[in-house]
Parts: sequence; structure tokens; C-alpha cells
Amino acid sequence: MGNQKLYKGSLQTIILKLLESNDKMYGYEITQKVKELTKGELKITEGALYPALHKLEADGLLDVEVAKVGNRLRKYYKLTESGTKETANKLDEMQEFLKTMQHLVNPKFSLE
Amino acid sequence: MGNQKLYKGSLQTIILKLLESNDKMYGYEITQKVKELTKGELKITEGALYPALHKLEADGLLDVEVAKVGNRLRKYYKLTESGTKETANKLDEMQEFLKTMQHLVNPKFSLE
DNA sequence: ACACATACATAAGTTTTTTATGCATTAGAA
DNA sequence: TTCTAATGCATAAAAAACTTATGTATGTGT
Repeated sequence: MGNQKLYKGSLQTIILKLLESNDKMYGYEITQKVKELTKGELKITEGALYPALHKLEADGLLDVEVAKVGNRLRKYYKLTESGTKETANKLDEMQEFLKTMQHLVNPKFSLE
Repeated sequence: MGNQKLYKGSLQTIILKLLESNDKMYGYEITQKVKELTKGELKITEGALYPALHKLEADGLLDVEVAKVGNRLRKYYKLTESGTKETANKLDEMQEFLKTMQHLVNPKFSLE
């Protein structure tokens, strides 16, 4: 499961991307989805996730809707209009970042 | 120049990779090289760089050699044996990270 | 002279994350 | 049936890594 340290700074983008693909999700579901999609490489901790969700909501990027399933509550999050725009921005920045890093660390780099 | 936040956690790897490619470098040279290689996308600040170099040295991954150029001093850093091994590890982790993130944010993802 | 580039450094503050808890419900195994 | 693990939320203290601000000094070009 490699270096969790490298994921610093990308949590918001990951959350937004998942919500763009899945319309609405709740916190626990996000942790499981990420674990599944990354084959266990990335495990989002609750201590990071919930504050991040609260911040995204406070910033107006997410709307929350509380649902009761059996006797247990879930908080479903979905993108607001502004959240959808910001997701596009953050994904662009992420692509740019990945391209740059690829270029920096790729072995071919030493030939330049 | 995109989102500097995403580069959090990757500074050590970047420094090590540069030293792997260039044998020995001094701090200011590193900042300029990174700016050049990333076409200004990434600007390493001195407040981040120097503490990072000191830590890598303290951890035994870098050796330092002070040189005097004119009346001004430079600290040349180079990989130790252990630093060379750690560089390989960190580059592997970086590749893994980039692959995983690419997979997470790539548009194709929504088809899965 | 003055501004900017080179070259090092550290300290205070911010952000983001980890680690450690805490509470409560539900499903499954012993 | 009792205990453990999973589900589901949450927050607080601490650590990590950075930005911003500042300091010192030399060299270069205008």
C-alpha cells in the first residue's frame, strides 16, 4: 500500500471525482469505494474523510441529505452546481500535476 | 501554475530523483532545475527546500560538501549508498501512486 | 546607486493528515 | 447467546509538510 504520504493534498479531488461519477454517496461508502478502486493501495481514514466532507459542504461544493436506513443514519453527499465546476477545475489541476510528476520521475528524464 | 497543494509529500522524492540524475547539486540549483523542468509549474520554496535537504542529510541519504565559489559558499549534496537505495524505493512508490491516481481520476473510470 | 539574482538559513503560522477516541447499530461466528 | 467485526457517524490532539516572512551576504547589470 505504498506511501500514503504522497496522497496528501489529493483527498478533496478524490472525493469530488467519486461524487461526479456516482451522483450521491455517503462517507463510509466513499472509504470502501476508494479501497476497492485502488485495490487496497489507498485507505482513507475517517479522521481525514469526515472533516474533508464537512469542509466541502461548508464551502458550498456539496449538499448533504440525511437518510435513515433501518435504525442507522447515513449522510448522502452530492455535488452542488458550484461543486461540479470546482470538480472540473480540480481534475484539470490533477491531470497537470500527474503529467508534471510523470515527467520529473520518468527514467527517460535522464536523457534530456 | 496549478495547485501547489498536490505536491505536498513529493518533495523528498523530487530531490532524490534530481540527485540520481545529476550526481551532485546545491540547493539553489535544485530550485532552478525544478522550475525549468516543470516550465514554471512547480516552484520549490527555500523554506521547504533547505529543511528537506537537512533532513535527508540527517537521515543519512545525502552527503554534503561545501564549496567556495568566489566569495560565496555552496553546499553540494550527493546521494549516499543508502540514499541511492532509498531513491529507488521512493521512485517505485511514486510510480505506483501516479498509476493509482491516474486510474482514479481518468474519465474512463466512470465506465467501470 | 539600485534592483535583481544568487546562496544560504530559520521561525511562525497554516493546512492537512494520522492517531486515538467515542458512540451506536447490525450481522455473523463461536 | 455473547462477542467480534463491520457499518456509520464524529471530534480532538498531535504530527507532518508546507507557506510566508524574514534575515544575512555576495554578485551582476543598468
